[in-house]
Order: sequence, then structure tokens, then C-alpha cells
Amino acid sequence: MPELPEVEVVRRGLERWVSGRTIDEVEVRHPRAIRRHTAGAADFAARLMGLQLGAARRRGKYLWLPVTGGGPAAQTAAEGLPPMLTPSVTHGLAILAHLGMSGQLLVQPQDAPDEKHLRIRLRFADDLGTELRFVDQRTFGGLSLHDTVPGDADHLPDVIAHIARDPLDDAFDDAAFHDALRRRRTTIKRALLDQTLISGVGNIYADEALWRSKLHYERPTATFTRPRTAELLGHVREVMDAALAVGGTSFDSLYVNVNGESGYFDRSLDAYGREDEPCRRCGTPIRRRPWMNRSSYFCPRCQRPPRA
DNA sequence: AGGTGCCCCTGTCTGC
DNA sequence: TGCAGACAGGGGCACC
Repeated sequence: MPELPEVEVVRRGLERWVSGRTIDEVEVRHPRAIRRHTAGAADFAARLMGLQLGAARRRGKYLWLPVTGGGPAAQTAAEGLPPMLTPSVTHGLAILAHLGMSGQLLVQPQDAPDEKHLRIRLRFADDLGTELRFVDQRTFGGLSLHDTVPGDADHLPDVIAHIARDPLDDAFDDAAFHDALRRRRTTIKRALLDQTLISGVGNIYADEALWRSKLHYERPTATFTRPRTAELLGHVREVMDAALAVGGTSFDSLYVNVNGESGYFDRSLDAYGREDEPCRRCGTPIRRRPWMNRSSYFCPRCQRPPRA
């Protein structure tokens, strides 16, 4: 599953291979892949026509491409749409993407055979011979077109305005995160997965960062001291940086790489997926516990549960 | 109204 | 062998 570092690799690939290009053909092959675009597939396709893609952005696991323009085909299509859905002068537009569990954005030669789970195809008004494909087996991900937050320098799509900055973002506010933790009446792993507090941390990185911090996943956030929060954030950044260092080497290829193939997951995990294997610190077998319809992996010796 | 938990989806794996 | 069920998981959203 693509985690934040993989999504960042995809962002770099998009920047390199599709930013600046102009859309001139859109094919939606599965309605679920554009379900966040509430006006439907025909509207999605019509409104993308003629748009020029700007620089790729990322927040947590969300990706987006601010767009400009809209050619004759887009204007024609827009005439039949209600005012809310026509291109706005005061608000920018952006194509939003989320890869979900199994999504891939691939830059492929136009004559390459369709992937089994090809959901959306975008072709461009140039002679580079490549197209952008959204491929997704489990269809948790998708593409959609949205207004951007007025005045936002990154052209943030309005529907993800509630998503917090991620810990690799220079503007992430460590002190504000700590204060938010202290105000919450919840437990630390829930907080790490709460996208309104901190984004981009999934189940895997949460378990890894907690293991490195010797923290049990059910520790109440209200007990966190400033140094403990700082240490935890440091470990979150470490595991993400390590994965980025490994997975970030392949974006230079034609394919926009994704799909959790970062070798990081095979070699460097200390807790996640290691049930019954010895803790790399103390040798105690790692345990797995059902948690929120998922699993939590932890060392029962290094990560003691909080008092009841 | 902050916190909790269900549900969407499909392919793989395990156990009976 | 075949089938049922567990599991993987982000995040929207209904509900208390």
C-alpha cells in the first residue's frame, strides 16, 4: 500500500512527466474511481478537456495538480452546467488524487496494453506519445476536480482543507501538534491516524514510530509531555525519511512508480507484520492485537501498556 | 460536538 | 478441492 513516501515519489514523477501538459482526452472506465467528483463521469471528462496541469503538490497521502485554462471543448461542455460547476474566475481548480490502498498513477506509452484494473485514462495535446493512467485494483482511491481554497499559495483543493499538514512539511507546527494532543481525550495511535491532527501517518508508520519511541498504542494523549511528543515526531520523520531514501530512487524512470514496492518494507520494519518474531531491541516476541478493524504490532516488554 | 466505529472494495491466504 | 471467512487498510460519515 502506498504510504506517504511512495506518494511523494509519485508526486515527483507527475511533476516530471505530466506537469505543463494539456489534457485533450479523458476516459473514465469505472465510476467508482471518480465517485468524489459528485457531478459524475461525463462532467469530469468534459471539464478536464483543455486544462493545463500545473506543479504537482502533496499533503499527507493526497496529491493534486492545480490546473489553468480550459479549451473550446471545455467551454462548450461548461455551457450546459449549473453555475456552481462552471469554471470560476475567482477560485482556481485542481485535480485531486488519492491512491487509496492499491492505486497507481502510471505514465505509459499510448500503445501499451491496458492494465487489468485501468480506471481512468488521460491523454494530452502533444506528441510525447505517453498518457497518464490511474490503475486501482480495490478502488479505494480516485480522481476528482475541485475548487481551490481562495488565496492559498498551494492551491489546496477545498475538500481537503481539513487535512492537517504532514510531518515532512516545513510548515508543520510541532508545538501546535503537542498542544492538540494534550487537549484530546483519546489514545496516541488514534491521534496519529487522525488526519485533522497530523496527516500521512498510516497503520504501518504509526506502529513503527511507536516501537521506536517505546510507547504503547493505547497511551492517553493527555499524558504526553513536550519532550515525549518531540521524540515521537522525530521517530515518525525517521521512518518516513528512511522509506523515502529507498523508494525515492526510481522516479527518474518513465513510469511514475508506486505500489509499495519500496524495499523499505521488506527489510527495515521493526514491529509491523512481525508477530512472534523477536523484538530487535530485547528479543521478546512481537505481539499483534486486533485494533479498530486492523492490527497493532508492538513489543510487550519495550512498550508497556498504560495503567488502566 | 468530540470521539468512536462501520463500511466501502478485491485479492490472497488459511482452515475446515 | 472448494468454500467460507479473515485480513489488508484510508478516510468519509453516521451515530452517541
